[in-house]
Amino acid sequence: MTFEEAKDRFIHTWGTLATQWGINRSMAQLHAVLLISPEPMSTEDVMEQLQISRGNASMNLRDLMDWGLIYKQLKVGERREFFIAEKDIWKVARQVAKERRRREITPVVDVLNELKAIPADTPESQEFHRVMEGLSNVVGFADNTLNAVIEAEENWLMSQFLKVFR
Amino acid sequence: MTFEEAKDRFIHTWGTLATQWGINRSMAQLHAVLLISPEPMSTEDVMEQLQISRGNASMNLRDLMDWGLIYKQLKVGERREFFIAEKDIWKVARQVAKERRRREITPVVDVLNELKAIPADTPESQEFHRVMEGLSNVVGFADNTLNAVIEAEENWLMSQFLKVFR
DNA sequence: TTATAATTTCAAAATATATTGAAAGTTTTG
DNA sequence: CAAAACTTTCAATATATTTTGAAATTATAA
Repeated sequence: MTFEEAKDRFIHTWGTLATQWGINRSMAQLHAVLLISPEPMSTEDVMEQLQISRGNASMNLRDLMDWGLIYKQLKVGERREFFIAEKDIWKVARQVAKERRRREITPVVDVLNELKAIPADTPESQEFHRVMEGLSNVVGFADNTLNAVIEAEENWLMSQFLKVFR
Repeated sequence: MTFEEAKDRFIHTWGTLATQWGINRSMAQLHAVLLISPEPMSTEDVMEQLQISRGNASMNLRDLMDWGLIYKQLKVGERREFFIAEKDIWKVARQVAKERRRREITPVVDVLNELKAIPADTPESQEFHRVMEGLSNVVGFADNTLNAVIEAEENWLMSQFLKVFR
C-alpha cells in the first residue's frame, strides 16, 4: 500500500465509522484530513481534497470547532482562514467523551431519576421501577467511565485503568 | 406524572436516545416496551402499542433477537409467538458492548494496525504514523473498556472498577 | 468609502434510512 | 391433504438527513 492509498483508506474508514456513531461523513472526513495534515489547511484545500461543497465544508468545520477538535489558525499576510486539528489524541478523546456525556448521558440520567420516583404499587409499576433502577446503574457506570476519561489529566490514571483490566 | 405517562416518556426517551447511537427508533421502542412489560407480548400487542406495521415489528423483533436482547417465548395452547426482554440490565449492557465491539471496534483496530505499518520517511508520513499510533492507543482503551464490561461476570469486578474511578 | 475576498446561511435537491402493506412463505390444525 | 393462523420478505413509499450552490453577510484592502 502506498502512502497515498493509506491516507485515502484512513479518511474513508474514519468517515464510515463515524456514520455508525451519528456523526456525518463530511465532518468525520474533514477531521481525518486535518488530523493527518502536518500543515494548516484552508477551506479551499479541504474542499478540493474531499470534493465537497463550500457550504458543507463551512458548516462542518464550524461543528468541529464547537466540538473542540480543530482550531482556526491565521497566517500572517493571508486573508483566508486556516485550520489545524488538535493533535493530542487523548485530548481529542476527552473532548468527544465530554460532548457525548453532555448530549447523551446527562439527559437520560435526569429522565431516569424522574421515572424512578413513580410509585410502585401494581405488578406493572413494580416491574417498571425495577427496570428504571437497573438502567440507572448501567447509565451511571457509563457516566463514570466517561468521566474517568474526561478527568484523566495524567497518564498514570489511564495506565492504572489498563492494568486493572488486562 | 401518572404511570401511563411515565411509560410513554420512557419509551419515547429510549427511542430518541437510540437514534443518536445509530439504532432505529422502532427497534429501541420495541425494546423499551418489552423491557417494562411484566408479561410476554405478541407481535399484535407491540404493533398496537407502538402503532407500527407488521413488517416493521417483525424485522426489528428479529434484530433484537440477533442482538440477544429479547427472546421468543411460546405459550402452551397458543399458536402465536410471544416475546420477552432480557431483564438483567447488566446482561443487556454486556450484549450491547459485545455487539458494538464486534461491529465497530474490531474493524478499526485491524485497519489501524495495517496503516501503522506504512513507512514513515517524509514529514507527511511521519505525521500520519504518529496519528495512527495515537489512535491505536485510544481505540485500544475503548476496546479494553468494552471487554471489561463483557467479561465482568461477577459484581466484584464492576464494583472494583467503580471504586478506582470514584 | 468602495471594491474585493472570504465566509456563512439556507432553501432546494440529492441521498440515505426507515416504514408500510400486500404477497409469499411457513407452520399448525382439523 | 387443505384451510387457517401466523410470520417473513421486499418493492414501493415515506421520512429524515446531508449536501449543494448561489445569495447574503462579513471582513479586509485599496
